[in-house]
Amino acid sequence: MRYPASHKTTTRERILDEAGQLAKERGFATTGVDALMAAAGLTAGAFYAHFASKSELLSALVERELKRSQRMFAVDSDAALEAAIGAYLSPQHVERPRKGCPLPTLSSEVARADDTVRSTYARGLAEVVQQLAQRAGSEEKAWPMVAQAVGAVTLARALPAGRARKTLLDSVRDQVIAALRQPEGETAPPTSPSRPGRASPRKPSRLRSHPNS
Amino acid sequence: MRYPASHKTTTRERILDEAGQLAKERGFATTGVDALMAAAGLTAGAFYAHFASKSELLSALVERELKRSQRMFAVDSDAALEAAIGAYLSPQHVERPRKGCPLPTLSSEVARADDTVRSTYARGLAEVVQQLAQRAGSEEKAWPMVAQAVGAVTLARALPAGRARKTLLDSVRDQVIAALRQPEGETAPPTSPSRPGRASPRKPSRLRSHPNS
DNA sequence: GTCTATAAGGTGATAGAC
DNA sequence: GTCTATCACCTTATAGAC
Repeated sequence: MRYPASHKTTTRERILDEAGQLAKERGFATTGVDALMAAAGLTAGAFYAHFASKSELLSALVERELKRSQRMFAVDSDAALEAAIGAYLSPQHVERPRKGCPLPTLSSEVARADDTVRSTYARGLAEVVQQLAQRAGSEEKAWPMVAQAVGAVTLARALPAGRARKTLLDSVRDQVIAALRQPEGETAPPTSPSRPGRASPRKPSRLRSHPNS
Repeated sequence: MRYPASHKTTTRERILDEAGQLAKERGFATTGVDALMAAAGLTAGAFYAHFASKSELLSALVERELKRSQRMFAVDSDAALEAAIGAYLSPQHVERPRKGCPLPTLSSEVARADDTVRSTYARGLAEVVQQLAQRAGSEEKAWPMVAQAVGAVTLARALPAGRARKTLLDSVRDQVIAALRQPEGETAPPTSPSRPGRASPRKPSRLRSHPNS
């Protein structure tokens, strides 16, 4: 699935990649077309050869970025899923919005965008949730996991780095992984004891940071 | 705790109230000082008699709004807390950001704001979480609830009104209330069966919409 | 396709009249 | 305290040269 090293991304792909990173870092609405294009090494005038409007860029961005996030959770074992969750709720992901999931950064922008953007978003998010539901057991178990992870990263980014942020990330990670381990129709486990540690030492896999660079 | 009907809010309070509603609806960074002041029936020039900068307004806004949200969860029974959670995760709250909690709307703005705003936010959020921890049992149980609720409203607002939005809100409500009912150090309950209904008929209290206006 | 230049309008912030 | 007028700058989008 990797491009050969010789592959040169087309201009449109390069714009989407660079503008996507900038939009996630600084906000889409607050970042001008000029800055978005400069990130791709181009000028504002060239923008409209690729997109009819700024809103159309947001739509393309949301689609592309959600596919990327979906790919990170397309795993074939529970252990791999737990590792992905750990990476999502890691300090690295919180500190590097550029390379991270679009949901914490762009959802509020999508909420104020036009219908085209919103349905692109709805389709992309539905695929993420349905894929997660395959491992979690049901959509009703998958939605709370997604909401929790997105909410945690959103809050953590607004908090200064420190103890509160760490407690937030750790307790949400424990809770999500515990919910995942629930055998189905049962109940969620140890939400109380877990100070500095992992969810439990049952799966001591390495945590990458969420982004794939 | 209600003001006497005769009470006229001071200008500053009126600005905070009206600007707060507008900022939550349209976004803080994307809404100009002019529009913020017009909402309070004033012009942009008068703004700087009340605040040294737009960023200082955001700080005051965050403080005031978080206190309001905290008050909504300052309840004296589990039933009342469950009702407040139901209101938070209601379609009404999703559809009326103006009157709603600042966390889903302003957190991403705070993440890009200066240190003053961020520590004001940190203090306000800490109080919300600690208050909730008194009923939930521990901070480690309270954080996931807050993250889940904030994430759910954030995602729901970006989704078009429809089935996915409803499934999201319903399953998150069930999950949060189930986690709350956990006797402590135990595990979370029925995440699976609950199609159209409430968390369970144990507490059939009326759901107000989140806002208190 | 990409550039520069330009359109019309919005931005945060300040000065001075009342 | 509030107004109007103004500052320099940034916004989305378009036109025309290359």
